[in-house]
Amino acid sequence: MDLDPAPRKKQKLADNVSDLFGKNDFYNFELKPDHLDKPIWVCPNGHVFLEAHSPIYQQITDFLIAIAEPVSRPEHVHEYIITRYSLYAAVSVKLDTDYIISVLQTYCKTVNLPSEVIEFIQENTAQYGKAKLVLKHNRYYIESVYEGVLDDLLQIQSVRVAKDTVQSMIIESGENHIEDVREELDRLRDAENVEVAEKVESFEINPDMIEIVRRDCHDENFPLLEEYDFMNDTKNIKLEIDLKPSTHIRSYQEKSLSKMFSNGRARSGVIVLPCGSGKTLVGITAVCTIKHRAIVLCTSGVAVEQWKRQFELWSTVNPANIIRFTATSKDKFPENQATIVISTYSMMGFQGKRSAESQELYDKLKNHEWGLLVMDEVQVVPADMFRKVIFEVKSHCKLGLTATLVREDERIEDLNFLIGPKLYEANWLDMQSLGHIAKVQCIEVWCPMTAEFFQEYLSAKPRKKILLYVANPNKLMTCQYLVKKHEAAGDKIIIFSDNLFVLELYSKALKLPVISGQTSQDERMRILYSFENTSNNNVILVSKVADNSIDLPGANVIIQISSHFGSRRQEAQRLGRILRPKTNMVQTSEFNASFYSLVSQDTQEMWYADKRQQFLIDQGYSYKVMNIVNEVLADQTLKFSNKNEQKSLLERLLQAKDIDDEANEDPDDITPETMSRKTGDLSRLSGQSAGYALQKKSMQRHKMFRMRYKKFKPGT
DNA sequence: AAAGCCGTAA
DNA sequence: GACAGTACGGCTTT
Repeated sequence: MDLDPAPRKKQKLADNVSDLFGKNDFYNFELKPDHLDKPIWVCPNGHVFLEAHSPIYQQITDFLIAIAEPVSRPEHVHEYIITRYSLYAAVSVKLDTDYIISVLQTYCKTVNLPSEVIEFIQENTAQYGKAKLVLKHNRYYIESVYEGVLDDLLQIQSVRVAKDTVQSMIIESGENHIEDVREELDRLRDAENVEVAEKVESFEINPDMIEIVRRDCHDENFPLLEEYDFMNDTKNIKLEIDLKPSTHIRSYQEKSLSKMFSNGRARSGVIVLPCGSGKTLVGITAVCTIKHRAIVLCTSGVAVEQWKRQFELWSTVNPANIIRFTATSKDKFPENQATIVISTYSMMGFQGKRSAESQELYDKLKNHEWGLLVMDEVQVVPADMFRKVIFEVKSHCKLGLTATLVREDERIEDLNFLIGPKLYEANWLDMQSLGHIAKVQCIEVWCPMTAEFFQEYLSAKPRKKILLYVANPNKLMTCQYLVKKHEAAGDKIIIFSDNLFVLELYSKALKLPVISGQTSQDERMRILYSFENTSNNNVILVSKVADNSIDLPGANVIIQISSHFGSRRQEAQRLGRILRPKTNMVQTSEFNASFYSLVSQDTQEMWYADKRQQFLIDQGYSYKVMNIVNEVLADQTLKFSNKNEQKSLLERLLQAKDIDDEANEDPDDITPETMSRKTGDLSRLSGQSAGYALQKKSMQRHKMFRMRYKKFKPGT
């Protein structure tokens, strides 16, 4: 079904509204006489600035969160932007066009709201909610009570195709015919019942095209509203579940859920809460509210176990009704009872041949109609394979949860039509001052390269450059210096290095336990236990395994040695490891946790560090640059302070370089022998001969070789 | 428990 | 500005 996607419409107002003195100079606005009491600025490009010290800060924040997206929220002035998506979200919580405009008008500093903004709001709130996407008897329908809306929608090519292909599907499938007829009668009766109140028109659409239909409707300014009238859903079996009386919901958790459940129905969307602030409980409360079958999707098996435990901890659900569905645990479905299924994105999106047991469970899941789909770490959903699963599972309502709603590609925006609008986003600094998360100071430590390393760095190939700035001896020494200082203060320290070579180097030099991908599960548990529970193990070295879902409540210091390029998500997630409120946390201005990033000065790492920090800066964090190079260099007791040690380290790195070059063979040298050495046993490739696979592999590499030829071809 | 394969991050 | 490249985890099979 290859359809040309409709040209994507602009999601935001143009930035070049004014050309005078740069595009963001709005000098010519007339201020209200009492503008000092008005907390917001509204700019023609849709950006809104809020003074955080205003007495009505809290109310205005609640309003802005509902109608706009936070761009950056440091201490004093918060920036928001009004987008089409944010306006859809606003209308879906029953804020109408006039109300939005009048609130902005009342609280802005200028006499008039920019006309561009007024028009933008009018244009993008007009059609919202006029068409709905509804799930009935495991089939999807588009319906509307407004005349002519369905005809307008059918102007969209993909909608037309989705409608036409579903009809032919019903005719073709001979099986379940009786079932079809019965359901069709049900459907007609339903439609009649509703028709008494309001005329509903609807048509069924091809379930395989939901994604593309939702996207195109969004882009054509007809976003499809998804609402679940869960209290009146009598067709689906109810789930016996409530929160335990002892379970306490925090105010921000309640607030985020109120966005999902206003007017007695559930709507799909995304809730953003910082690491360690109880996202799981928000998901569980949503399940307890809807009280119908639910699926929870996580990124790892460990997370699946955690969700199961949390359900047992906070809710009254019968543990037998919690079904884990992963490679290692496949629980049995109880007869005729609603269940909570907890699984992974990989399991649901798995393309290969499934084991018999897995296939059986999977088919069951696909045949059920689900009340709620909860997506943990929802920022992964736009990935090619993961996004498929959310429409393969038929659910009335979808809730995405995350702390870090960022990706380095453009696809985070897709969540708007894949799931729904962002319903709530907590402010990290507010949560910090309320004591819900620890108060962390972020520090960037600049480590100059040693002369010898810098010399090599300048002429090294890109890959080797990385190794050189990561293994910079001054960085090693700085790390030891900081460890020493914090260990003396009784702190618990996590050292992160993405680079395994350097991880090993530190581990050997400093005699520290290390957890990386290769570490067995037993060994991990042993190290983590001793870190958490004894005082003779206060420092651990970890690779990127510890970015997610390794729980270390005791840790309060992070030292980051190397990281994955400019990943903002990784930086935030690492900070999240020490965000859990400390037991001895006192309400003072003092920091109770520290996050150090060691950066080799004058290398590419400086640029990556800047990029990585952007997400946390937008949340209001500020990085201090710390210069301790003199103290570090003066300390002769540190490993690698001695020139000979540094020299032999450099030699080891350069040797590694030679090995790399050797492995980098010329294209002409590729023979079946060298290929199979690289790719392992090729005979296992299903349905393909080794010869074909070989050719494909070298074709994949072809582009690279061509570039090298170009580069070295003389005289052209 | 290890190996093979695949998908994800960016 | 895409790309290469490395690390990792999940699912299945042996």
